[in-house]
Amino acid sequence: MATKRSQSAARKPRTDAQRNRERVLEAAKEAFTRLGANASLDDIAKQAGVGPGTLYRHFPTRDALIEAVYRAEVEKLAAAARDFAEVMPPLEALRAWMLLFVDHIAAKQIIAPALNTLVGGPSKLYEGSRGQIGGAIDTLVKRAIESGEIRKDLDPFDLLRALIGVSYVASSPDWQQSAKRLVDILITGSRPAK
Amino acid sequence: MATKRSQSAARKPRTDAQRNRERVLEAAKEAFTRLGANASLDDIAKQAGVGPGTLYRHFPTRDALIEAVYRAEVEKLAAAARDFAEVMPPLEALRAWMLLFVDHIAAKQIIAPALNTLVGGPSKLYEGSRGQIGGAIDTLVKRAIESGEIRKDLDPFDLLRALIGVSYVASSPDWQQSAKRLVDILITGSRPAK
DNA sequence: ATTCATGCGGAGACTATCTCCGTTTTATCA
DNA sequence: TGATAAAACGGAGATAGTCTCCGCATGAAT
Repeated sequence: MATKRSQSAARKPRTDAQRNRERVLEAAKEAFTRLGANASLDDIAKQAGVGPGTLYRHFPTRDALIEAVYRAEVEKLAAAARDFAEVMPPLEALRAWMLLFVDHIAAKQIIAPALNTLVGGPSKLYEGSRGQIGGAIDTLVKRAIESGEIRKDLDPFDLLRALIGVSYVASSPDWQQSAKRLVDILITGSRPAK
Repeated sequence: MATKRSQSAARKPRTDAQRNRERVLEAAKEAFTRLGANASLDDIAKQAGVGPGTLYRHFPTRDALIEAVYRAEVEKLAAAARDFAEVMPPLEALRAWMLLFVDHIAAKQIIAPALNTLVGGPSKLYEGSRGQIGGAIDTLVKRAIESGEIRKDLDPFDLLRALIGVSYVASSPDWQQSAKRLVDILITGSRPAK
């Protein structure tokens, strides 16, 4: 008896709760895509077919919801860095990754506040906890520094901050082309002095 | 009689209204500095010693208030560009101006949404109405292009967008140094290819 | 089938934005 | 100086969104 109780201490999550959580995430993704990061949370709950209390129970704050909605995209970007590092020369890997970042923002596959929650909050920056995206660019830049293609004193986080910054002004038809030109400027400006 | 009436068609603004408007602007500047761009407008009205209706009458939207509060700072930055252009070589003038921009943000003499209202809105970008700040960087970059110090294909607005972007992530103790390093990267990356 | 813990919905508390109307105040003129 | 008319006022309350909490419902485990 005692053995059985300790084995079943971790009770299986209820299937309705898991289903509701997924429905909220889907509704939120659609709402953020269409209306931006400030879409009404009550409206999202309605679209998901759940009550407001249910939404808040699963995601206590707007930031928590945003983070959850975009976690998969963040992981994709982080994984892409590893993939690029395996098949491309260091500088080209860094460039390709930064351009992929821009494409994700243009396609609204990720939005500025989702990046902010990962890297922009004062406590996170201050503590040096840089999350997966921070780790991704760190690795790519370090690799390019070692290959001699990027100046030794470049702080990868400076580049990341520039990228996240431009995601906040992603509000015009020509934004994507402008952001890609900026990636080129940043890469060129990060080369070693001759 | 008819002559006198046509001369007095434009009635002088009331002194109490002008005074109240100034009080709202002062209270708003202080609140935005202390609490950020989302400070409560009702609280700002209270601090100014006016009713909520009065605040909205003078400034119908939060953006309108922000624009009015920071108009003088925007004009200062625009004027600084002209001043720098008169006393410095083209590339150094551009660099100095971008660093001044960073200093203004660090000192909270201007805030991201104030810049957004001037240059970030889709209609404004789309229409090519670029405001005073846009004009300022336009002039500085064009001058540096003519002197051969900046690549001919650089769009000044790409640099401006990068600057405004980093103003959105101005939330950590080391932000200012990071932004200054970024200015260096942007300038270096904008040089002509050799 | 029963038990118990998890999870639910949504009314209503709370807060900020914003409107609007009766009242007050100021500029102008005679 | 007093009268007039327009400008400007204040703030109660309408509106909308965030968020809580409690009685009820549901699902996992036995």
